[in-house]
Amino acid sequence: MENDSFSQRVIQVIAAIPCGTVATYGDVARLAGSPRAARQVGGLLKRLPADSRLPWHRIINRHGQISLQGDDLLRQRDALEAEGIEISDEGQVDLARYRWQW
DNA sequence: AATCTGACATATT
DNA sequence: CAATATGCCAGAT
Repeated sequence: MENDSFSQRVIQVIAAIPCGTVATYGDVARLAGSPRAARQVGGLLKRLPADSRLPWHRIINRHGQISLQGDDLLRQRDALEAEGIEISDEGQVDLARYRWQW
């Protein structure tokens, strides 16, 4: 299935994102060793098992916005706010402030 | 093996 | 500043 090294690395990276911070798809892809595989990160998360216990909600796009829609969007937003991350009325996160630094 | 798809990013218009 | 086009790379069919 998706037991490839790429998938594993992406999972490791996401698992390492600290509570209260966020990272962009591009960040995760870069840290996973494939700087241009940002789309794959989303592709993986989408088909991730519901019980993976991965902080997938800390992954947003480079505009600081959640790329999901509908129900999932609301859930991710709530999860982020629950960690103390503020989101503007337009659904934007202040990346300069919450982006994971390493 | 070939083609299509997409929870993105960057450059260009 | 917003909209569009193109590149990207791993999965799915």
